[in-house]
Amino acid sequence: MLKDLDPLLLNQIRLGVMSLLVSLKEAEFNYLREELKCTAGNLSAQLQKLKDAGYIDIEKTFKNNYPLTTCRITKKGLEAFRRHFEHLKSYKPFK
Amino acid sequence: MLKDLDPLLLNQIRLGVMSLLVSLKEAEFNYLREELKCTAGNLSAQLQKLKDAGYIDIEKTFKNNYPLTTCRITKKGLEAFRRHFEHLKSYKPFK
DNA sequence: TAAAGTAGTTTAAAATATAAACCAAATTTT
DNA sequence: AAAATTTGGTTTATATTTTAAACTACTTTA
Repeated sequence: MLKDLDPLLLNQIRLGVMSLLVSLKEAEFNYLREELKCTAGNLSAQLQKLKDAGYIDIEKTFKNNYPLTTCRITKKGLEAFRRHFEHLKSYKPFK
Repeated sequence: MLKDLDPLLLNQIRLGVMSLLVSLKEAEFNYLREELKCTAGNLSAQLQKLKDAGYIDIEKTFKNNYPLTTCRITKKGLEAFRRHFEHLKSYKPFK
């Protein structure tokens, strides 16, 4: 029960990224950075972890000559996110 | 919004302790340890953090000659827990 | 009374998170 | 057209957190 929570989703920034990507399907690096009010370095590190876990895809392109990093949630990531919340829902205050 | 999540409740063991104490109002150390399937050392450390934050009270007595540690949630802890979940609920999958 | 068990705490190492320093290229200022 | 500044990130070094293992203190059993 309690140990079924996804360790990757017990971090504020990673949880925030996943949450936003669930609704948005796609988000740019600086949008996430601003929305989550975190440093670029921290965001960069956490995105890498989500990518390593196969929870998100990261696409690197250019926009107006500047590098642009775009993130999307994967099927695996979506499932992990839903599972995580199913477990959270089993807590008393939700019943 | 996202940054309103309580850092203390983003740890699995602390979240588990709080969750159990919300329903039980009182729990012994070894009950928590077994329920949460964690080592005693880890539990001891996390309980201390919850106590330092004023989220739980820890009472130390003796039972059958052995030390007995009993935990209860505080008003402050209950409020923090509820607040944390209110914020979680605002995530899309809950809507 | 020696060995094993109970109930935890302390510690030290491993994992994680974070800010600060850095990089490459683009743009703006002087 | 240099020099300085900005953009969009990544890398790294430090600080924090987590965790298992070692330890304390006492009790029970053999």
